[in-house]
Amino acid sequence: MEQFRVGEMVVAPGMTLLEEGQGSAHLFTVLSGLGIRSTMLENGRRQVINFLFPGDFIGLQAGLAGEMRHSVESTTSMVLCVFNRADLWDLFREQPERAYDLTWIAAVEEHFLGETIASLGQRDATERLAWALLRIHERLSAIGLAERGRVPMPWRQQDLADALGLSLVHTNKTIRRLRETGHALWAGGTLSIDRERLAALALVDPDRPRRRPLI
Amino acid sequence: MEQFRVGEMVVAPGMTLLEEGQGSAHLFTVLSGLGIRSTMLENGRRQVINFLFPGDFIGLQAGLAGEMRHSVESTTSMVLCVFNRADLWDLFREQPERAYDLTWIAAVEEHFLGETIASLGQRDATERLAWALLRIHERLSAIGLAERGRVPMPWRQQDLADALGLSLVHTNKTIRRLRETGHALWAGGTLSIDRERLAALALVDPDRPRRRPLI
DNA sequence: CGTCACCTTGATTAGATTCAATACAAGTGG
DNA sequence: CCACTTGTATTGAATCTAATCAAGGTGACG
Repeated sequence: MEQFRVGEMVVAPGMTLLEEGQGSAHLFTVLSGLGIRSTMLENGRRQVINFLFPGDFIGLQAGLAGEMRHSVESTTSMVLCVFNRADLWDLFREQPERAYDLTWIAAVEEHFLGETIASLGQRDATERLAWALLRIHERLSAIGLAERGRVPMPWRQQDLADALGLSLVHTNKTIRRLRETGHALWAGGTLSIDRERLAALALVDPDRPRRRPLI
Repeated sequence: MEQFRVGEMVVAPGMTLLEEGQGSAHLFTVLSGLGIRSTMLENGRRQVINFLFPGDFIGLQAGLAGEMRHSVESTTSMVLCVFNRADLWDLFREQPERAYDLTWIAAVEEHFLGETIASLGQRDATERLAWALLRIHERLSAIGLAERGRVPMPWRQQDLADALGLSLVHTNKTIRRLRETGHALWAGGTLSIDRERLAALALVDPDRPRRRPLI
């Protein structure tokens, strides 16, 4: 992968890396830090499409040559590995294994978006929150960011609300209930969960691990 | 692509091509006909992830080697081109252009799922229906299935409802309103729309054409 | 002519939004 | 060092959208 790497990029929290509607000559992978990928509707409402974790690939969704249809912003400070979009074709010709991995990543991403669609379409507020917190916790645990069951949770309630299609107020009240019932404790930028019970609430099979490839 | 083609498959309407939870040794492209890709939640509710049109690629989302996490069924009779999943690696090694196209397709798919997420999260029932009907109409028009503005629309209201996260009843009432206001006429398996006004209702920019690649 | 699949419609209820305040902590400038 | 702004979290009350419940209606088909 080395020869396609343009460089490394360090960004401060709260920065916009990619702007909806802009073209971008670069692709990125997240080396560290957490972020958000989102779009705006014409009416100004924001939808968070997914949260970004170390290992995620950014920019492919624009179409392999196209213009961004979503924004990417950093939540914490992030370190990104930068690739040249124009070199992608060379990658496919010269390193089929890497190209294969890339496609794998896109396919897995697509699968996860499908799960998100199922959540937004079929789960109620409590189930959605349970599902999201579980998912985030598992993802962060998988990359080794858990300490005694507690993972960093730097996003705002508003971000969760925008990701799940709920209002901020309702999100807040639902989180409170999850806290009171001991399903999930999210405070001070940190999250810990009662995995079994949260999975039951979220209508998720807790035994099926969600593997993720790395590039 | 010829050398990777295993064969052609013709299926009757209403058949299940791929079952959630089953492994599949094959990948498909839709040559003709329309279908549905969906999942079930643990509580038995169905989510339609997307509708399938000629040109769509099926099976990549399972992960390049994995087990199906969704079902695929035919709505009309369909003709599919069948590929061997095991040959995929050869494709990447021997035909980088084709591999590139494949990745492109996955990326575009992913982009469209992102749009769906935005709809489920941020649009109300009327907007969602408008958006869905517009999208279906444009897609079918793009592949030349429109006749004097009318396209085939073989899905049931229940399918639309499951795709948009709405109840059948509410979907029905909303469609009626769209019909009464002249935004969209869907009857007898055929759909015609007032494109401009429907796009306005759907909060979509009507001038941005949605290109799709073909393999 | 009865059954089945799908569409349609009215009445009622529940879940989520919106509105409106309050609380609290971290900065910032005078 | 304190008043003041700013961003985020919290909570109660009022309202509304969409779900659920419960019947019909229609057309195809054996």
